Amino acid sequence: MNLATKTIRSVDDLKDVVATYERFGEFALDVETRASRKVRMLTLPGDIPPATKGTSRAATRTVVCPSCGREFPPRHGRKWCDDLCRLAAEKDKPALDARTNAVWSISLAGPGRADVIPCGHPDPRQQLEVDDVFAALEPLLFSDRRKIGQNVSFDLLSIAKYYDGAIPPPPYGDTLTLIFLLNENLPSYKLGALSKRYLGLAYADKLGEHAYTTFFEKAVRYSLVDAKMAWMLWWKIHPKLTKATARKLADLFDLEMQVMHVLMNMRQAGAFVDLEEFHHIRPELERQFTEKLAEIREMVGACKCERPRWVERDGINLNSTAQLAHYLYDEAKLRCEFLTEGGARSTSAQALKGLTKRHPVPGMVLEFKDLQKLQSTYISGYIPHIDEDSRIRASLNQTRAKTGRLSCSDPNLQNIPARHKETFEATMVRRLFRAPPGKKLIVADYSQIELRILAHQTKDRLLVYAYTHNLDLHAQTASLIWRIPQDQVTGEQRAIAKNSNFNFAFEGGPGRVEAMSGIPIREAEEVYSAWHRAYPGVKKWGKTVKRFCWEHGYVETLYGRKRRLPEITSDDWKERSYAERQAVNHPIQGTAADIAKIAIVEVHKTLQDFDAALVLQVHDEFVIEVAERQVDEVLPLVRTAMEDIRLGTRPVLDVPLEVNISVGNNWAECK
DNA sequence: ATGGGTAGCGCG
DNA sequence: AAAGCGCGCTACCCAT
Repeated sequence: MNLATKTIRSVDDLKDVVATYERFGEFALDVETRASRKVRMLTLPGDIPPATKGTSRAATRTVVCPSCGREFPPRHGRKWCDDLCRLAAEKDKPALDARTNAVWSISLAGPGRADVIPCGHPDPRQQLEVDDVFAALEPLLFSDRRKIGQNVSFDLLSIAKYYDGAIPPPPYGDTLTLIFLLNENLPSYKLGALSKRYLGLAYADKLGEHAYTTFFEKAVRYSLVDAKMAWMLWWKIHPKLTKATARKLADLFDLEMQVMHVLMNMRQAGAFVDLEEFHHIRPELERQFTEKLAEIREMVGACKCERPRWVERDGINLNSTAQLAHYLYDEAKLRCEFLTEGGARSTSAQALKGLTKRHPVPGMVLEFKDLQKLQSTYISGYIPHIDEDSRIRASLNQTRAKTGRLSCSDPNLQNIPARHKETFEATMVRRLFRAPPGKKLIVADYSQIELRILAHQTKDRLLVYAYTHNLDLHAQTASLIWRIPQDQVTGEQRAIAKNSNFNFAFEGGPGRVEAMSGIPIREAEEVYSAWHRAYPGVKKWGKTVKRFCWEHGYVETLYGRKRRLPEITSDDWKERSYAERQAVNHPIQGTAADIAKIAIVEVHKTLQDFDAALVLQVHDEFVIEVAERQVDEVLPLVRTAMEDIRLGTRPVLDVPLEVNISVGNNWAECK
């Protein structure tokens, strides 16, 4: 395919372009952007020390921190005034922040042509003004024409700034999501790799973020090529979905595009947090774990290890598995019970826990690690992501998890501590995710969705029975394992049964239940066989799924989302077994993901009539921000949106979906 | 200095 | 015989 290309430099040319593309039902687009701000301001409002501009002689002895703007005494080799500012500089990528970046070029591609509109490249030659360009493009972008692009949500969000935050409306055609749906195992989803694979066109996409600083002609060509490639990819690949055999995939793709729209809105809104508390907790935790560290170092003392590098100065580094293992197993002569995958002596929490009875240090190390983890990952790690309006705008990614789940990054808000720790309140971070003034948080989560899907998929009589009769499945399991009436089940038995349900359902073995419940392996083995006697449909279904995968090379969810597993036929036992467990897992986890995606679209639609917005998605859980006065009205609508999920015209599962909903002022409160 | 691999760990 | 899957992030460590 050879496309006529043009560089647009005048208002007349721009008018021509708009008139031309208005004749098309769909077009591809790509924007090039640059950073328009420095890294995020890290200090609290009102906490910013006045940057004394050379008024005192101190100015000659201080340097300005590039992150926060504060002056600080220069220390050898230090660019930033403290760790937080260093983190901010490392994490923050202003050019890729669609909310603040500046567009300096936009390119379009359609049937037989491609055009590029430079509008802010530093080259001195004639260019249009970016505001004029977007004013002219408005009828095109805000029409029902399909907007196509590679990772087009980034482009659309970058564009939205120029329309007061209004996102160009659907329909969308994201080539990244399209290709991921058709093949989730590619080594790279960059445009260069995809065009080589699907179009046989090799082109260098190494320019990346440097496009802005490179020569005009090259930069413009680069900008143009991306739109062109996206257009060609779309036309090469999308027709595959229109075949009658691809009906399910076509529906899934439509769903993904609707989800993309929701995610763009969520990203714009962000999650409100208590910035002041973040800054309050950080030094407090730091104090606690440095204290603990000093205590431990006191006891560990200097070590006669042959690597003096880490002994001489500060004593043992507890974050180093090598040093910790050396101390525990060589110096303190403790018996090593666990090995790592790589064969090294393990210093995992599990291993340390087993040593606490014999030695005081492992327990202290555990406490130290808990505090340090909380501080580094969830406090210091999050602060550089907080915007000036006290909101965190993480990325929710649609093309990472091969089962179809969403993933979350920069920062990951899907792994915030939720469970209690013995020594301290680990849910403190959740408490920092708050409802802004005048609003409440609603948390709605599916109850045991994966086990319900298991019941549906396996058709196991007693699993289905438990859910259709709204029984306590874990108690039922305990009653079946130990052959006792349900009202005689102890709390401990129920806990073991619960672990069994989650483990054995996905090809888990007795070893895991042994580890989690702390019961002897012999007992765990008995529980294992009793569980499978109680629910014979599970193993039977597992065998069927594995055979299907072996014959077809893939497995799929109820909605037809495929997972290709070529290793299923491997001769290597380890590889093959892994693939088999993945095969059994995918129809469960993947179907849950499909349901969650349908739900997120429905919930988002529902909230449009209210002063409410989705804030977070954690797989089977939605966090929603809603005006206080509307809470009572919204609650039942959210429940219906989530519970009434259909496949075609019928409810998706043979068993009901159940949703728990709670309301509160912060996330920790809702449970 | 920067990148990849490993260990470890948070969540569902 | 032995067996959970799916993510992302921090820190360390060694190589380039």
